[in-house]
Amino acid sequence: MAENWLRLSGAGAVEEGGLEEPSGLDDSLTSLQWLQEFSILNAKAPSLPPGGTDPHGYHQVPGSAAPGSPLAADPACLGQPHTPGKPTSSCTSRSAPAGLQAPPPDDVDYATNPHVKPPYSYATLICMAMQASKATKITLSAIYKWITDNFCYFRHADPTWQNSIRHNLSLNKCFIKVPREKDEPGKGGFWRIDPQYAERLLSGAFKKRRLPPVHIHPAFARQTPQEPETGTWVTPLAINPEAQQLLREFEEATGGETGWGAGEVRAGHKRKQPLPKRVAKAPRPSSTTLLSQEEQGELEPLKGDFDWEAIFDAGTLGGELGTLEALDLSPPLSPADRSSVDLTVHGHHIDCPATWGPSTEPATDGLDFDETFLATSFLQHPWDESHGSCLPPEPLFEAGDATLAVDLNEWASVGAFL
DNA sequence: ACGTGTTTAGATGACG
DNA sequence: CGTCATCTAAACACGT
Repeated sequence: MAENWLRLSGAGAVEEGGLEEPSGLDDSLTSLQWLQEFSILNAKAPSLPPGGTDPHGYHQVPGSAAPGSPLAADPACLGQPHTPGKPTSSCTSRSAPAGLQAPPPDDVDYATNPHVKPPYSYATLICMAMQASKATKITLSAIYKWITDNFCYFRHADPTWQNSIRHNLSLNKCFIKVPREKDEPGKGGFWRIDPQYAERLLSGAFKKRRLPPVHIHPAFARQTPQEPETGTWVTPLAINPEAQQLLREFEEATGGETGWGAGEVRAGHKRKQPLPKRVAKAPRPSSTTLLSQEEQGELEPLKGDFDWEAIFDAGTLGGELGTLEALDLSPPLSPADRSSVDLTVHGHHIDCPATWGPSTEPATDGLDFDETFLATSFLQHPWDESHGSCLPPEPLFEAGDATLAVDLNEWASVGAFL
């Protein structure tokens, strides 16, 4: 099985990586494809067509027009508007009785399918973006970028989701704002994950989150998620149960806006006296041009560098936050330092992001990294194909750089929480 | 003006 | 049914 995943996750992202990813692992580690293909609720029998992935691990529809032609399969791209994030969409995600929800598509390619709302909470998405970021901290715009790049749904969605992202960042204790240096130009600060909460997660302090429903956009619901015969977008999905389980666990661990602690704060403070609904404002156009060079860099492919495990080091797992705390309190490492922080997990070399702290131990104990790694594998840059599909607003990365792949390690570690 | 960040509030669904 | 988790909406302050 594991092999499957590995294979599944494929070599993707890493290819150009140049990073130190170890061969075997890297390949398997960065496949967002995995994510894309991941169908939470129903994983049919694993049927990832062998041809499903290109040699690089990217989604590739076998013999088809490229994953890049998702337009064909993307009504949104065809002019069929859809406003995810709007009440309607929200209905799709929450209002629809579970039992009535359209069955989750077997093969949903979130990177190219604009109709299916990713089954991840915003907090999770943020985490993903953070992990995907090569840097240890990430800007809001980079988060937006990553999300839109990796989830077609949000590219077409009403920009209000960005408000939700901000809301999550502010409210969710697990996200820490890192002020921008004085000499650092740009708006806003940076965000990172608070290891403290990670630690709590590790200790199981938080409740598990309910299983995320698969959100299907109404428009899409009417149509079948199945890809057109043209086979334009990919398919396959079907990830084996274990993989799903891992992803699910990750979700649980990452929880949602309150999941990581905010809940403690918010509990009971809601529903006060009703206020007159404010007049709805016309949503502002989202700024998709959000990234500055600096930010783009942040989102650099995750290729193998970040490892939560490292962050939440073994010791942390035990409840000690040693390194984490240090991390939290200490200034970010210089790039140089950063580069010097390396980890090796299961024989695979991993870079440890600076701000995450210099964990030096291969935190493997207690966790099944192989699995977790695999679990994270789905975070691969969707876009390869993206360029065709729902297509990203604009290429922020160069072709070679386009891989917004998330390092499996990152995800792995996330999954490891649980 | 716009992006960012914070905060408040309401709604909905799942769970115990 | 109460609580919790999550999402959505919006007001507002502040910085660029």
